[in-house]
Amino acid sequence: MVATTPRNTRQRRAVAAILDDLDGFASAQEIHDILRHRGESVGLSTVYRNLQALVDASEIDALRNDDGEVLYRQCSTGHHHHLVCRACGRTIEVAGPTVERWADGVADKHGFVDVAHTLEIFGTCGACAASAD
Amino acid sequence: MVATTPRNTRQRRAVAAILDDLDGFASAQEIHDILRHRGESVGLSTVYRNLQALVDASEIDALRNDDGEVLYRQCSTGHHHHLVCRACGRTIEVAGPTVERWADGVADKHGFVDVAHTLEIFGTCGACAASAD
DNA sequence: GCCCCTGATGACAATGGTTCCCATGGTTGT
DNA sequence: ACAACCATGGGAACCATTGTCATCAGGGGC
Ligand SMILES: [Zn+2]
Ligand SMILES: [Zn+2]
Ligand SMILES: [Zn+2]
Ligand SMILES: [Zn+2]
Repeated sequence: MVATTPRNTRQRRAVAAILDDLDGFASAQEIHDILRHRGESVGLSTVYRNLQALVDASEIDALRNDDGEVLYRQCSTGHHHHLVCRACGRTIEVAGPTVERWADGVADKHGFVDVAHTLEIFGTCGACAASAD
Repeated sequence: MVATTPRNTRQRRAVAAILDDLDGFASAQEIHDILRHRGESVGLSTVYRNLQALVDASEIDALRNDDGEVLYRQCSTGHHHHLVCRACGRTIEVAGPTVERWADGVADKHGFVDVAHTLEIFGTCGACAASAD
């Protein structure tokens, strides 16, 4: 169970570069398309693998939209939640210390262990709302 | 745009009965299996359709687990969230007025409109934790 | 109760995101 | 440069969910 260092491949660098450039959340397929259009084509399987590896290493965040697609984003470190635009993916990280304590307290009160929570706020950002008139 | 009353079919009654009996969240496929074992077999498509109709009518709640499956449950009315056991589905409804205000405030402050939020707490209930020793 | 219209059903196909498989290629330590 | 051996990618497989459409049955009108 020794932690193996992942290899520094062109594909791994390309995926990381996209995540670095992108501002908001994006799906694996969107990232795959962006790579294709940049001429740095990477196999879809490889995109998925590298994204999963980054999630496992806690280097990026993942969440599911209403359609069940998984979206990825390079976030700041530490526990936080997101305010996400459904149209363009623009994201604002939010911290809610009160919510954290409340969630843990609720679970504890009812004898639940190994507790985690999901909390995301979805909406339409000002720019997308303006362009939708 | 007149609201049409759904027909009172055996299948619709059977699905509703299961939801009435079940305590926690369950997937469409689980409900389909339960119906089969009860001898009240209902087509899988029909299970999905009726569940979707009940969700649209706000008569049941739906949420996604970590695996991306949609789970359904007959809940009390009004806006609330859930503390759900990952192993057995046992569910406790929780209300967090503070969280509601906080989420709306965050979205408003950043100019987001058409806002909704998801908040679920997942864990292992006492019973399941005890039987896993 | 009987008919008829129309919505509901169900077996199967199709969809779509994601994962699996495995032969090939590229990376890294020596 | 060499030789492991991990990573890649193209396609198949997976699996929850949705679509299709011929057939069925609820229930309003009689
Ligand atoms: Zn936007
Ligand atoms: Zn949190
Ligand atoms: Zn449990
Ligand atoms: Zn809420």
